Amino acid sequence: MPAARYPEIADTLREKILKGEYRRGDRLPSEAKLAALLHTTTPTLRHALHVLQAEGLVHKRHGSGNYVALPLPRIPYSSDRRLWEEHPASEAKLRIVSEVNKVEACSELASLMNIAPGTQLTEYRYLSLEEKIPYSLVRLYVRQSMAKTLGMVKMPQPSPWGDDVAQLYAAYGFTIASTVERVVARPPTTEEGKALQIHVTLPVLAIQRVSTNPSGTVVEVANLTFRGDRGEAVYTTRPQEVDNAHYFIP
Amino acid sequence: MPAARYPEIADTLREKILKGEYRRGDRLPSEAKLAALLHTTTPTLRHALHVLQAEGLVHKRHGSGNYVALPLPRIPYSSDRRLWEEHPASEAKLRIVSEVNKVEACSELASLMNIAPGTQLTEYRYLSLEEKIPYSLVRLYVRQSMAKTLGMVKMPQPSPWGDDVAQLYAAYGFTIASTVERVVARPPTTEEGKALQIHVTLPVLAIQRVSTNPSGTVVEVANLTFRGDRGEAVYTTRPQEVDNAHYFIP
DNA sequence: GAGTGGTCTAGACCACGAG
DNA sequence: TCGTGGTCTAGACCACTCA
Repeated sequence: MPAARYPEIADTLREKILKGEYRRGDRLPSEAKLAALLHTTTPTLRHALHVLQAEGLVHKRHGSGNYVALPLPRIPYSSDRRLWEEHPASEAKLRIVSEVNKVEACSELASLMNIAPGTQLTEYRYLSLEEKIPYSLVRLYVRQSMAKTLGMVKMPQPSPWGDDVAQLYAAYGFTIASTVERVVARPPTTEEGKALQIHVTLPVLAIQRVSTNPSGTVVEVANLTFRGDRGEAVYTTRPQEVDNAHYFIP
Repeated sequence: MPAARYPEIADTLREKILKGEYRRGDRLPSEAKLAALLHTTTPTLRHALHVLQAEGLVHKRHGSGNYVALPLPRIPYSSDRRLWEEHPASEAKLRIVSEVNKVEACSELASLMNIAPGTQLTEYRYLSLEEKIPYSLVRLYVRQSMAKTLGMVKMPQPSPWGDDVAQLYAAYGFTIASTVERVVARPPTTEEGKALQIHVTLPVLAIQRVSTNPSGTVVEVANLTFRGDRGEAVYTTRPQEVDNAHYFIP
């Protein structure tokens, strides 16, 4: 095959950006001009731009241009609320668009919550943006009975991760015994891609959070989706949970 | 622009695979033939195949063909060893290739471990494969003094995640006070791409695990990298860590 | 309406895998 | 040695953005 040129083209552009030749917020030359400049054609150049986009160095705007977006710091997510509060600065810039819907449980949700498919659920939906660039899409599902108890409350300080709702549980006497989070890296669904403004080939960090009450009933399922270039999940583990007893010591 | 055809082409192929028209392990027709069959051209067909690859439905082998690889179950990673042991079946199939090297600390490692860049470290490297398909690449770094104490021990039951080494610490009296894990979704580096046999545009789940002893010294840094279609990280959180006291209750 | 990015077609050449 | 996938060039058309 022809030697792959897009990596070196990506390297060239990356260097120019990091050197400051193109600066944060600048619009890059059009793809046609850049391609001519670097002695290649648009598909190849686009391949290189794609790599830089995944790194968070380039932000594409259809019809407008490609912009330098020096890698913004990742905004950490943590289910440990105290950790989150150590980063108020990053949170302050986030604009949150929220929405409440009634939806029918899909088969996956139904099996997780141990209910019949099609059962009506209340969906809380949060889209967080930083300076017009989407950061996360959060969808949170609870039983309608619980949603009615909670009411459709406007939170004084909505969280980009929907844990304002989770915190309400305790206040209303719904205690949560355990929370299990499954974290994967995958391409976005069509819906997620549109909301987060990313292409199918860019990764998202997806967390499925399942909260259970002391009697073993699932009270909440949350799907948290982060743009791969902006999101990060942080977990701290306690050493006393580790069991070494049965290890072979040579 | 021309209406995007690759999504529907991907849908068509996905349906055929899930219906069983192409079965697990089967080789798909060559890209040229498939393109003709679906009335498109190779670049477009390849775009569709790429989507299916990210979903774990297709496994590409350069020079050989595209193979149906019905989505294998994700193998969960957890820093909680007990959780890991509940999935011995998935672990049993894994073949682990390990390696021990001496390396110089890069600037990132140096700042994490609070040592001078270039300091010699011992690198434990693990590549896990399931039936020739790579699953994870783990690189684990400890100070040489510690490595000498531990010795270059062949573990009776090596873990695909390098925590066999971590467990040795306790046995030798190195206690670990806390472990912080940062999880991101990103494209692979060139090195990771080769080891995991994936293209730059496919996502990996990357975990950086930093373990600290009671006096605050970082004793281990581990980089865990999973193929996006195979890896999964699971965390369970304890409710008592959550602090609700200062919440506003409307 | 002019310019920009997103996608598609068509054809070529080369690297890898398997017999 | 042959078939396969991986990459590149060249040119076209359409959708989006913004003045």
